[in-house]
Amino acid sequence: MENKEKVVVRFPPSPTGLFHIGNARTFLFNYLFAKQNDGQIVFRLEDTDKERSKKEYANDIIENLKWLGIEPDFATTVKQSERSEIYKKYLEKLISEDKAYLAEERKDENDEAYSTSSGQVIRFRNPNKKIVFNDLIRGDIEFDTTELKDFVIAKSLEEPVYHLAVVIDDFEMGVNYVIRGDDGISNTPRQILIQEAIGAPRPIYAHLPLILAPDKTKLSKRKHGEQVSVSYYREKGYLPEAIKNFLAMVGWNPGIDQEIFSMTELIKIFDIKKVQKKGAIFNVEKLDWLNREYILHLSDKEKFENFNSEFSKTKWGGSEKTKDEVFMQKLLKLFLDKIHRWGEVKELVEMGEYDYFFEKPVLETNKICWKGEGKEKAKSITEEVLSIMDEKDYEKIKEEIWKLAEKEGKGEVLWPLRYALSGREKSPDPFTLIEILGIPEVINRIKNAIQTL
RNA sequence: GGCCCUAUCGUCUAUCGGUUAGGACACAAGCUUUUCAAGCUUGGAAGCAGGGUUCGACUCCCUGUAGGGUCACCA
Repeated sequence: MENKEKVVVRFPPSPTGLFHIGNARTFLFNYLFAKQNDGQIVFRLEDTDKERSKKEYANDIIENLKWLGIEPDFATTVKQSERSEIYKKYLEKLISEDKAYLAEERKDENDEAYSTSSGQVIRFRNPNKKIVFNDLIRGDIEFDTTELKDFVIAKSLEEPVYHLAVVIDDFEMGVNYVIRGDDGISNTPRQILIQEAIGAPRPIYAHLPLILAPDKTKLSKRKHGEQVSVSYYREKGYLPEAIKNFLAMVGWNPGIDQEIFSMTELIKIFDIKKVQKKGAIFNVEKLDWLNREYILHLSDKEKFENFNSEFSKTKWGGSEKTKDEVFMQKLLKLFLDKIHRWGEVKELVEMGEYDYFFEKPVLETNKICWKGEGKEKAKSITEEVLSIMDEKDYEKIKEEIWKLAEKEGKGEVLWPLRYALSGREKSPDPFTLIEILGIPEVINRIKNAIQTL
């Protein structure tokens, strides 16, 4: 084989909003592609829009990139706002070669939106030709650039517009693979025109299908709210590994039945040519399922740490009982049966789902009875259950209660017991409750139920 | 509307001309120590339409239809 050129990809977010989940996927694909080719990933902040670019957004992007554990080569970080000298050089050259020219404002005077702008702009002298470029994912794409007219490439020598800056930067940074969202397809011909004008080689393009909302339109902050940003998923308690795994599988799949992949596996198996052509709907249910799988695969220590940190944020967070590690371990087990993401710990606790572990439940007489009736029966059975509690051994108690349940009917025994302990129509099973509450407290609560009856 | 892209279960997808069209999520039913959750088992669920090409099309071509993207002195 001839010596292959080193792969250089780029991640050029514009810091005009929180790190977008679709952007994260675009970057993930760039990352996988670069890693598997031992390439470089340059990072560039496209902040030429002074009005909308904010430092906090740049920080959000960088922070979440780190959180996700997929990082570009931050050492190469470039900010377009600091490169106006470079763009100016190109602009002057283009003008001197008559490939661009100064023009008076806007041509469509009737467009009021622009009537307030002042001064001159720099327009590109469009050679008006057909451009055909090859896309790794879609094959050849053809455009007639005539309709582009003499488009604006800069507001002034100091203020280049996106297309110009991108082409110059990609060229100067040696980018040879441009992997971006397919909303960039229609930008490609004008960028190619600029490349040709400044004598830059054409990179290889790959346009990724967009991630769509359930309404089948492009995920956007305006339309779909905060769930378009990475930080939202971070706050909801999703694991970065699960998010990456999920994102990798929307719009791409390796053609085998496996669903769960480590980053190492993904880097090995990812194939940009197998990327789907059509947009894919962001399927939160699948993300939830995947995230649960990842939570369950955490080590016991990690689970416990995560759980404790989540639980400390709840209303029972500071309470005395949370200092009891054995108790917390048991509680964790309960939550692990239920949750798909760590954020649910707080959500469930705040909804009062587990209040009965921290305070005595308030009982309603008729609810103690199985199917809501049979007070006398419920009372006698519950008294019998109470006597079983004299046994000191948990296993023995369980066995005896079960014997009673077989004799009297499961619902007749188990329901009142469970309700007496939790005061809820829905809760974990009574044996689990006994184990977590502890026998002395269980005796208290059963007595309380008998009194209520 | 112009230009561009796309089209297999509800969703993500496998199939690179010959398959009972496969898997996963979701859903439904049943089971498991009452309820909830989880788990297990089983099940329902798809080739946009019409023309070609071919012995044979989900697969290739054309047209239509539908959906999406893009049309800035924003990136």
